[in-house]
Amino acid sequence: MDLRRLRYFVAVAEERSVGKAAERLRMAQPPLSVQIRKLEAELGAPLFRRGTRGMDLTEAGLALLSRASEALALAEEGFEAARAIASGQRGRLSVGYMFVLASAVLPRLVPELRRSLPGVDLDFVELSASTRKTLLLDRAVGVALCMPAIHHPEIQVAQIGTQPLMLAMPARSPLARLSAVPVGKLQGRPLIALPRPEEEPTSSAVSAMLRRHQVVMPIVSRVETVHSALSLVLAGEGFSILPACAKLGAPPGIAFRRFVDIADTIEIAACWRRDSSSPLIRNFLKSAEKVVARL
Amino acid sequence: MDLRRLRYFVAVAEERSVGKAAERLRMAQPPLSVQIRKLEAELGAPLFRRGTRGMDLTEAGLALLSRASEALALAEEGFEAARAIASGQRGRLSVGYMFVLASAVLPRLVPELRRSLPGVDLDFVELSASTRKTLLLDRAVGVALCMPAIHHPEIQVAQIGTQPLMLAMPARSPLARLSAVPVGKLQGRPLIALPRPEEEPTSSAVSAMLRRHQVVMPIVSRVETVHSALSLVLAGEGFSILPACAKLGAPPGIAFRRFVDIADTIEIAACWRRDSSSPLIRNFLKSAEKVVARL
DNA sequence: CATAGGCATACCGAAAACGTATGGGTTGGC
DNA sequence: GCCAACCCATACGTTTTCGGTATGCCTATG
Repeated sequence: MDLRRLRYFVAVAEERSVGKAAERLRMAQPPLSVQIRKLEAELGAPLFRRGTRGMDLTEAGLALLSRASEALALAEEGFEAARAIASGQRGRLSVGYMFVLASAVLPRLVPELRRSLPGVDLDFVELSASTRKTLLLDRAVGVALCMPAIHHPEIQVAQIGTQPLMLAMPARSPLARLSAVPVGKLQGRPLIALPRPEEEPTSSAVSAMLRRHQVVMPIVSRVETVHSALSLVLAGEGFSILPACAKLGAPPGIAFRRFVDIADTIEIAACWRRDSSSPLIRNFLKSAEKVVARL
Repeated sequence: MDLRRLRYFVAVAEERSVGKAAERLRMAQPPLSVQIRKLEAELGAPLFRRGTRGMDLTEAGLALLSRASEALALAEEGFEAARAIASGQRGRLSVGYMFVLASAVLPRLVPELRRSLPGVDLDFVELSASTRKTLLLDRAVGVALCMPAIHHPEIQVAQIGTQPLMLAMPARSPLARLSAVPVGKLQGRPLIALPRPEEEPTSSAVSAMLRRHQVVMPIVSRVETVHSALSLVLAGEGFSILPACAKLGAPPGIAFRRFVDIADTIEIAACWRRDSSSPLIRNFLKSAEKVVARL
């Protein structure tokens, strides 16, 4: 009842000769002969007719051969599948991403993932500020691209890139004539902000930066998505402070400018459940880092 | 790459516990634990997550499990098939029979074979005097029921019964009033004979018997089959000397009588190629003997 | 009759597997 | 908070099995 015996049997049956099969199996002829006879003894059935010129399958041998080769192929397939899954070349992965990153990252990330992980069944889901943590903890998504990271004891974080903060304003605004804006110039100007820090930590980096420079900007609107913020900016409602990558999804008529002497960045992070850490996620990280590095 | 390892793996996966699986496999727990780890090492893939309350399959393990259980089932099926074929419980057998035996033997033999060899794919072919030897040698039939045996160096014969010779005549014939007919009474009467001895040895037993009793019967017809012979007898063309079993297929109006003081019999034999002797044929013989004994 | 080719048998050394004894980590109850 | 129970992992000695070498037997061939 040994997989090796079956392999030997199939070899002998295919070569119709113990000697030839032994050569193919890189072993000596006598032990192979012994194994075949042991198999026959275990089964209580002669599998070969020994002729003077090699071996010939009996009916019983023929019946065994078809099943045995199928079984061997199936076992081999199982081994391969397990190896592929264990090395993260195969499986299923649901990738969550936050809206800010959609325009900048997805168009490059999706083809890159499909290329480097062809055996993986990928799907992509947009995360909202209110559900992202839940979806991750409930395993509805396997890994989430966030900006910045989610903090939670069961969630593991890997930073895969950073983005400088930039000022978004209407192109016709006088400040847009500067190539870099001094932070002080923002004093008192209306700010279109993203959700409160508790739910959407992106804006906490912004308020920290403003606080550090002792600049106060009255918040005229709080919106859920970058897209809404940009629309309000375009409408002349105020200014917004966003990661540089938001520029890629911005409509024409919006100007993005960096700040003078300010190196504040916000991190792009991959987050996943600590207990569902897997080689597949490791492979995902490699691809994501590669894509984000070229932003 | 051992079938045993796969069996162990499936047991552990199903029991979700090394200890339980070891119990099921009638072995100690530590060696089983070792085998599982060896399998994982060979694959380079962790198959289980070790929790504090037993083992839990990983994705890779799940992928292997489905294939492994299929492969095991297939291998087991192959073993069973080989065993069944080797013990003659399974296979294909073409049974040839001579026309004389059709009415008497087939109605009992066919159900008996289907009952005792349910796994065997049987078919039945009628043999003619001219083709029976060829069909057997060409393996078109695996075994042939003949009366009497075929003689040929490559053909093996087993006698499975005997039949007394009987006189067939119209029921209105004066001889039919006797319960047993003295051979001498046949002197000079017309005989309806079966084919010449070279091709149809049945009639050689008849002529030998007549010769031995110095009785001469002019042959008025030579016909191919018992059925034709009986039709001519019914038509009043003459007498025929046939094995007792022919009575079972005879139309009404024909009387069969035994002979006085004559124990001449003709053998019913099974014939098959010496080199295709198999347990299946051995099983066939058992059934055939059983049926013929009750004629 | 001698030789060659192919499978089977015998024996020995090496490797693998099994069992017993034991360790370590976690859970659950007193 | 400690101790017992449970379960898997490790260590080691014994036994089984496997593979290699040497050799025998049979048959076909020249």
